[in-house]
Amino acid sequence: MTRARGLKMTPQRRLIVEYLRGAVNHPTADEVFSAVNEQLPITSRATVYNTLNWLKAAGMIREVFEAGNVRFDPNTTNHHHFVCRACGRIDDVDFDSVGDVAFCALPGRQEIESYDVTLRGLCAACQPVA
Amino acid sequence: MTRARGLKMTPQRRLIVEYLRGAVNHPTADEVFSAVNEQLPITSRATVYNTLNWLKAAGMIREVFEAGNVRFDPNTTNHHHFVCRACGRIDDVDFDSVGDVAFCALPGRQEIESYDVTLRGLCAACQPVA
DNA sequence: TCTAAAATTAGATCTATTCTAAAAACCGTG
DNA sequence: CACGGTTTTTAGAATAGATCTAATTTTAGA
Repeated sequence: MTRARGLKMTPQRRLIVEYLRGAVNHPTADEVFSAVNEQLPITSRATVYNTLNWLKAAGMIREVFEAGNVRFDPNTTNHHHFVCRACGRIDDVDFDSVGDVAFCALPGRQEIESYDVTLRGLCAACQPVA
Repeated sequence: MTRARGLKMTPQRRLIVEYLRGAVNHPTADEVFSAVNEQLPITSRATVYNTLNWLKAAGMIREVFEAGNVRFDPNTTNHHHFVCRACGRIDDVDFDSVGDVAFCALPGRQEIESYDVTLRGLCAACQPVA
């Protein structure tokens, strides 16, 4: 989490970045806002959105969308996701848990730079009791 | 596109379904609204959203999110996506173009029902001229 | 044709996000 | 360590996307 050129470090940004580093789930913008405001009650939504967009543009967080909500993924390592069909929770799936994806040459789109896999199903908590 | 139990067929729904069947891209709700209104100027946004949600719940369309927009995917066959990093366009990628994804047993999440792969890079139109 | 149930409509409402302009903070430099 | 230009923050307004509401209209079966 280094300081980028021309950008200034502020307590607000520091708190947002620290919260994201510690987050194990995938928080929404509003969850980030609430968490940061507990420590620094001044922080406005605009600052949270600005910072999230800045981090996203810098590639330090990912934006994910599941169950109708935009969420942010602070895990910058290459990884995949598991989404529970019932409760909507999103778990990270280690990159190595999924074998390499082999894809044929796609006409006209030579430059495949990255990929990610979304696995869908029922999480442990949502398994039918049977 | 069969009629479901307890649901009535209307001109609005028919037009929306027909538009989606013919759509090669991944339209937003607003694009569906505009297209349908050209033919039936009465159609309200509420009807469009209702119908899209109904189709989504019935598994007849998929919801996708890329480049900050919620879009709908009328392709009900199992397939993947290619997203252009520069212009944001989303192309369907045939299921067979991507090899089977092998994943290890994921502790506590036995029920993996489906998966999809998102490939990212530059589309043909956005290739650097170099 | 009649009728109950369901759908449509316009507009209000709600939620998420961005914009704005003024005040405040950051930090390199003198 | 104060100065000053630039950047950031802030509160609230504005915008956009989606849902809700209550009244009217339509559907489809008898």
